Amino acid sequence: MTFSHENQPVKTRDMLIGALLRVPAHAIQRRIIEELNAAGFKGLSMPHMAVLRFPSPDGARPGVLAERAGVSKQAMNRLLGSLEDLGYLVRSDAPDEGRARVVHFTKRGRAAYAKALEVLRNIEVEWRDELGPEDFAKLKELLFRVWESPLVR
Amino acid sequence: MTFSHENQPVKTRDMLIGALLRVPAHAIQRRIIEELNAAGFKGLSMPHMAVLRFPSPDGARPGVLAERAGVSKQAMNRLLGSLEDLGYLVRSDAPDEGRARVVHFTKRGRAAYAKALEVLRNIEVEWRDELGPEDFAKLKELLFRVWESPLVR
DNA sequence: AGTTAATGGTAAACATAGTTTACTGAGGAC
DNA sequence: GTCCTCAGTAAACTATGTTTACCATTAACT
Repeated sequence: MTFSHENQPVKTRDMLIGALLRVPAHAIQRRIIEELNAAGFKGLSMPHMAVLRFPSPDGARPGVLAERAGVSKQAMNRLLGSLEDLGYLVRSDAPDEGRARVVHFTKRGRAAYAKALEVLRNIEVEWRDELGPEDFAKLKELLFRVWESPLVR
Repeated sequence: MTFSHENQPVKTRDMLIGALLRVPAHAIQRRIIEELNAAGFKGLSMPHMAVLRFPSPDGARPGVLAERAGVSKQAMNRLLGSLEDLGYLVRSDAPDEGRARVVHFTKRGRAAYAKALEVLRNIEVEWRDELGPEDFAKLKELLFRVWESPLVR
């Protein structure tokens, strides 16, 4: 099977795993943002997705979120400040440790996160329709095995 | 099969396709940058990957690269300027059309791109070893079917 | 030809995002 | 107590990206 890209026929063997993962991953991100904005969750943009993603940031420490996202604590803090200004979350002092802070969703933030999950589930339905149930399940299983492995650490 | 994430056991069914694609895609990007820098291709960072990726930018117009990457022509032009300063490519006037420009790799740029492909192929070998040849081929085939489909357009 | 409109690329102003460096305050080791 | 580490923050700086505006070339139309 081939498809045409700028007049160069491209076959499966030419595609490397990098592009095969990157393109759909980005498409999904963009679509989530789009649909969130369309659903009235204004102000959310790509960088915010470093917070609003799996696993839920609710109850987490800023530093942990920074590490997960692969950015500095300062950068994450500004992102959190932006999301706080937009009304999606609040940072409060951790109950157990005086120097620590904890992130919690506001009602609006929880609703936005739920909407993002809903969009993702819709995307999964579309993929299942396209690939067929068995192949879609197989795809997720294979990706999960990669996730579990030391490959992505 | 489960794994532990911040003391919460997580099963396959909990993982949505967004995270399953995003995490390895990012890991691959970061590793390519790391290994390029380690191999002496200094100055390359994440944003540059919007140019140094499949398909090769060699011979392409700046505007086309901008559209591929999903950024404005101006943003792409600055990225290209940065890569030109670093010695990886040159922009010259298109031979056929006076207003147009064309991007071409320098020798160093071509070497960097080749190195990136080499890293990707090494990653594929690792994944093949982890999943087994059949399952790895199956994974690529499924991702390619997604790529071909209207899902990611 | 001459005028107008569309296109590829560029420049400048502005806003956002990220890193590095440096600081504050709490916790723990001794 | 003192020393050291750790979580978070702040400020300066860099870069990245968008919007707005412009130039030059090409195409379209009369």
